[in-house]
Amino acid sequence: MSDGKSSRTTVRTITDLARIAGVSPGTVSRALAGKSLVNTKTREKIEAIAREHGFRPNQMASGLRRQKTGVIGVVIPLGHDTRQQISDSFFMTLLGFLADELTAHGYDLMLRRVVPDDDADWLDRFIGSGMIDGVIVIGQSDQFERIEDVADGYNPMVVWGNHNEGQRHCVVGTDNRLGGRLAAERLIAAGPTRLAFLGDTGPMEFAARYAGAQDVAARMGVPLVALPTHLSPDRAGEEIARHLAAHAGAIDGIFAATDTLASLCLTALRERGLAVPDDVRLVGFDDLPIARQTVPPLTTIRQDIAAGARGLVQLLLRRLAGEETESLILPPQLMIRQSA
Amino acid sequence: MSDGKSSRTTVRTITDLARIAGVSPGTVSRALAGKSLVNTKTREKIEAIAREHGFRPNQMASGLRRQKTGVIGVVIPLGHDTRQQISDSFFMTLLGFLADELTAHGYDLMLRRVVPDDDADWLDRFIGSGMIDGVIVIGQSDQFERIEDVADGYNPMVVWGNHNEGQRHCVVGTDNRLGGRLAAERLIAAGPTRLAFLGDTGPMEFAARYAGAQDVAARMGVPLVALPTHLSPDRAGEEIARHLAAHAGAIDGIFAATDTLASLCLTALRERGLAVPDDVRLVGFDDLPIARQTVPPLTTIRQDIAAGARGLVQLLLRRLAGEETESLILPPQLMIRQSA
DNA sequence: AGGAATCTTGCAATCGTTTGCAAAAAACGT
DNA sequence: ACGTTTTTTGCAAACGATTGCAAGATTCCT
Repeated sequence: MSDGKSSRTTVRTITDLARIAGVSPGTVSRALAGKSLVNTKTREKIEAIAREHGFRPNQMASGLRRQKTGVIGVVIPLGHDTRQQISDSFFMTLLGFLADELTAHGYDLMLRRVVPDDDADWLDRFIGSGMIDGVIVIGQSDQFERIEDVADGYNPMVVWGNHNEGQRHCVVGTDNRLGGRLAAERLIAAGPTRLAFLGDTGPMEFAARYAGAQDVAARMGVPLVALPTHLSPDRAGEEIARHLAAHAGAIDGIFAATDTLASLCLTALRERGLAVPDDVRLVGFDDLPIARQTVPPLTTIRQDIAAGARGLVQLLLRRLAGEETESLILPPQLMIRQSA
Repeated sequence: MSDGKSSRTTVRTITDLARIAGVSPGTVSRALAGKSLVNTKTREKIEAIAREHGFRPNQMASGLRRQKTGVIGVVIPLGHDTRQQISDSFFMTLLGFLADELTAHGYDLMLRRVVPDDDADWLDRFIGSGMIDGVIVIGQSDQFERIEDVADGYNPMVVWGNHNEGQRHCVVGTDNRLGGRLAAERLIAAGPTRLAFLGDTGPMEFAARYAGAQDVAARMGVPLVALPTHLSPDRAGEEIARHLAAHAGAIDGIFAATDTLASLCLTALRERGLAVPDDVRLVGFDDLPIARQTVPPLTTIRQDIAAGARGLVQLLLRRLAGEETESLILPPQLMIRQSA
């Protein structure tokens, strides 16, 4: 019969198809939408023609009319360290899971990376574009307030990040403070008496991890210094080396804000001739695949990224349905390997 | 004056705005589009009102009318190893660069992950949706033919992958065969006399890498065996261990299809008590960030991912402008570190 | 001052689907 | 065979922006 390419008459619109089938456009629309209001026989005929000509209804037109697009926006604000984050292993992994999860629910994913400093209303712009039904913000970065503002007037938004007392936007994220506590406890239990936190304490997730570690350090009477670094591997590498040089011998336990930093730190320690875990103990955060492959393998605080993605999508769907939702705080988990 | 929130009258449409400004919708449209046809004074007034009410024209409606969406589709076909690729470090890094590059040119990015086995016309569906102006396919996977078919009738498409003699679709990618040669040459020059290729030889990129290595091995009279593995770290780890056990002592040079595999291989070698590079030499492929952090750091074949992303976008833009374009083959580069 | 040339604007059709409403057709009951 | 229900269909008005065309305002020139 049809070889799938016999489109002698190009059929681009529902109207073209209607003409061929000898019915009205309305009927075609209903048939293709699978609504029950159309006679089975007619529907089959229409479907056959559609298949033969490889016709698909225009999503733009449909979206315009129905006032919904079937697209979820995913936006990554690059506040602190402009360049780094988009290729950051953690965000990318989360993005992968999000893509899967959204697809599974019939949504498309529109990805946007923005630099809030250059573009103050990055979020309103995305939302107001009319292209997306809802938005997932990956990382609060330094945009907490802006997100809060938007949340007041726009419901279908869920944010990956840290939960703060009394905040108004719906967030999904790991309990970073608890994670920080677990890390510090693990370190201290193993002996170290002079701790350091490695990483930027600006972004709230990291600040919370640091605060968690401080909770424990203070309780146990162990000093904890913060060693600020950028997050991008290129710059962080030497920053870490410099920190290590500056505190030579004065630190025997390090809690790195991410596994990426931990891995760099491992390299830097090796270069200084310090053995892990014997001379210095090290705990990471995230439990990225890389954590299992370092030498020695990293003891780290695991974030369940897949669960996070599922949570984000599920909450967003419920919000799209008009529901109000609570935030979702995921428990971190201490993964004991060999670095601490 | 306006605090940016005083939207007493909600202005969602260009018509609302027109009413407030006391002009016709057409004029508003022209003013906002920055067309020269509107009086400066009127334009400024309109812009002011728009700003005050945070108005943005609906992209769907605009897209429908103008027959272009400002969105580029990026699709990742998961042919071989369904689960793995979306979170694969290489693809994700490429995706990050693509997002940057597209944004820089004013386009949005719509991401779709598809499983061709479940959905034969994944590509036509995406293209036919009317949501995207053009498409970038990341990886040919096992869909070479389907892509060729589509390329005949659809111009604004560029593919990341391997270039095959006489193919009809426009592709951007590294010269994998040359990369394979470089790897094998490096290995052989250092002494090894019994080589292995580690990785799946099914996907064409990998097949080409293997073929390149074979070119050299054959020329030099050195044996080269293929050790097939899956690409996902979870499965590959033990597969590699098994291969190593099976060929104990019979291999002294390994060319891994990707850095990820190389890194796993490093771990497996260590577990068997084999020293790199003394007992076994190892070369990877990609030059992912991880390559610099393994112990020892990986000698590898570098793909310039940023240049790839730039190339993909540039070619696509030219195709969108109606031009026909040639494929772009990027040169791989041998990065000498310590594993070989 | 009168007419030509140039700017600005409004009108209304259009992009391709969806959907409320009402007409037409079919099925049913007595 | 005729009046009622119930199914199927077509009509036409949206959705919100863009744009060719022509009319209305200005400006400019002699």
